[in-house]
This record gives sequence, structure tokens and C-alpha cells, in this order.
Amino acid sequence: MPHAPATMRADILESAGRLFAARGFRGTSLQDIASDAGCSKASLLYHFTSKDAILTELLAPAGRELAELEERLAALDGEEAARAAVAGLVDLSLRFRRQVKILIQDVDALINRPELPDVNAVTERLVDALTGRSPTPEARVWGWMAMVGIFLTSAGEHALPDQALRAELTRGALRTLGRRTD
Amino acid sequence: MPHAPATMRADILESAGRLFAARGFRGTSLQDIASDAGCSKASLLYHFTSKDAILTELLAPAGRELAELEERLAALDGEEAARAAVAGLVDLSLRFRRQVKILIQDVDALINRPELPDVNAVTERLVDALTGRSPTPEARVWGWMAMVGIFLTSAGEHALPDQALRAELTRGALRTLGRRTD
DNA sequence: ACCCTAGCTGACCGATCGGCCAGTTCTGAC
DNA sequence: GTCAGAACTGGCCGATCGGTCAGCTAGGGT
Repeated sequence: MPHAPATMRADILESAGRLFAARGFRGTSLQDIASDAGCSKASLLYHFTSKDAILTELLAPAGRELAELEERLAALDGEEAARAAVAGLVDLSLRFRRQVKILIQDVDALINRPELPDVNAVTERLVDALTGRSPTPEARVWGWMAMVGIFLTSAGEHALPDQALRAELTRGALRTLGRRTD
Repeated sequence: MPHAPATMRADILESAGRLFAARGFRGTSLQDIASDAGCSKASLLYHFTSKDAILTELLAPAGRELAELEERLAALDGEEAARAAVAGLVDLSLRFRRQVKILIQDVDALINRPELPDVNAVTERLVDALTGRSPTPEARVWGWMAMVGIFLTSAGEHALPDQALRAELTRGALRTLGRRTD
């Protein structure tokens, strides 16, 4: 039964998006997508020029909006710009959650290894330590932000000697948690 | 010239670590490592049981220390625990920078795509907006933390409705930047 | 009734990659 | 000098993956 109007294309995008978010781009084969969407691998490449093109179509809207946000910010200044940047990033990240997950999925696959402690368990206990006994759900979000912020910011290139970077990471994290930084 | 004592093994680890950090685990082949280390692919598998075993050996020390940190935190409580958790994570992340880069490298490879705006440029401009004109290097670190925190925390699972999560992400980010949260 | 075409497919291809093995070379111990 | 064994290698294998292609089929336009 070939002629299902244009639903196949949409089904493929939906399957690919879900699988990419769950197993990562490289961790998902064309066959995986085809099986999930209920068609043949060749059919994928009839509707899309390549595996990469599927990912492109999934990420393009987020990219467009990010560029728009950037433009909007260029017109603002000072406190106004800072608040707009935060609000814009929050909005974007939440509305394109699946896309964010696609981008960071490979990290999950890499981090869940026997020689590393279970990342979920560690996360839970670190957040516990950060937020104290019986934390509110809100406090747990801040705990997450502080941990992720420390972890990933450490890997970036910063114009700061190691000792100073160490101090600033600590200060930023404590502030995220709403604690005194002295 | 076979018998270089045990330097080959160390050379392989060094090469693998550098390449994994630069191109990611999956993006680095055994041949890449062999060429860089100046030996044959078969030699890698003489010194290590598998490609995965190389990564394991590179990550194991970080995993051990993370487990130790967790243990140490279990004995503490309240403000003391929070500060020890932050200090411990900062220390770990900075001392194992290369390992952190290995874990997140695949994200870099995935995020630098034509349909997405150039991530470095966007990062720069967002940090500009967050920190205002002529920011200090310290302020840029906080800007980084806030952005990364928003971005990655949004992808996690939180026991919070979307609207509340949105508010808390905003609040946390503004606090990281040392701004009023009202 | 006929045919054109969009939708779809099975079979196949070339490339790459992780891993294996038989065999060679060098070294240190005796 | 001899020899055991560690260090190392070229060549090969099976699996997987992205992608191609010739061809089948169902339906709508005429």
C-alpha cells in the first residue's frame, strides 16, 4: 500500500527525532529509523537525501530561532539585554527539549560506563549534598544548574589562570544555589 | 625496534587521550591512535584488550575520585556538605579537564552544523548580552555557567511543571550572574 | 482502458572499523 | 651462543553502515 499521502515523511521525522534523542545521532542507524517508522531503509533515502539531511531538518527550526534571538539581543543593552538573553535561552531550551537531548545524547552514552560511578546516582547524591535534607523541587533545579555549570564550564577555554577559574566556578555555583560566596 | 621498555603503552594512552579529547571517542579510530603513537594498529591491541579498554583506563582515575568525593560528602551535612560538594566538583572538573573534554567532544562535533548558527560566535554574543560592555574575565565565566546551566538542565527530568521549571531556570541563571531575581 | 508518476522496496556496493592471528624481530638471562 | 618470551607487525576477517539502483505497485488524470 504505497500511496499514503505525505504522512510517511512526517512519520520518519518523528521516529528519527525520538531515536536520535534516545540513542544519539551516531548511535542510530538508518535501519533503526526505518524499522521504527515502519518502512524500508531505501524509503528514508527517497524522502531525504541523506541521514544527515534528516538531522538537519530536525535541528533547523531551533537554529533559526537561535539566530533570531541573537538579532533581537543586538538591539538591547545592559540589564535589559541580560534579562532578555536569559529569558530567550530558557524559552528556546525548553521548547526545543528534544533537540537539546539529541545534541547531548552521546554524552549520556559515553558517561554510563562501568569504570565511572552511575551518573544518575551520583547526580542525585551531589544534589542532595548541595541542597540539604528534603530539598524543594526548585532547589533541585538549582543544584542541577550548579553542577552542570561547573562541569561543562571547566572544559571551555577561559582567559583566566587556573587558580582564578577555580575561584570563579565556586563563586558562580554558590550564587546559583543562593548561598553566600565569601 | 621492538623493545622500548614500557614507554609504548604510555605513548598510546597519551595519544588516545589527546585524540579522544579532540575528535571524540567514536570519532577516533584505532588506526588514528596507532598513527599518532607511531606504532601499528595491532600493537594497540597487544597492549590493551580493546579500544574500549583504552578509554576505560583513561577515565578510571576520574571515576575513582568521583566515588571518593561522594563518600566524603556522605559524612557531611548542611552548609558544610554544600560547600564541600561545590569545591570537590570544581577541583575534579579542573584536574580532569581532558577527561571532561572526551566526554563532551561528541556534542561539539554535533553542534557545529551549517543549519545551526556558529556556536562559538553565538556563545560570545550571548555572554556579551549577559555581562554587558567590557566584562571582566570573571564575569564571562559566570555567563558561561548560566548559559550552560540553562541549556543542559532543560534537558533533564525534573519534578516540576514546565512553567515552574521555566521560572526556576531563569531565577538560577540570574543568581549565577549576581543579579536581582525579582 | 491506459499510462504516467509518486511512493516504495530488495538487493547490492564500497568503505570503514574493531578485532584476530600467524609469524618476525629484538633483548635479556643463562 | 642459545633460547624463551616480550614487543611488535602485516594481512585478513566479519560486521555494520550509509547510500545506490533497477524495478515493482497502486492510483489519479485523461
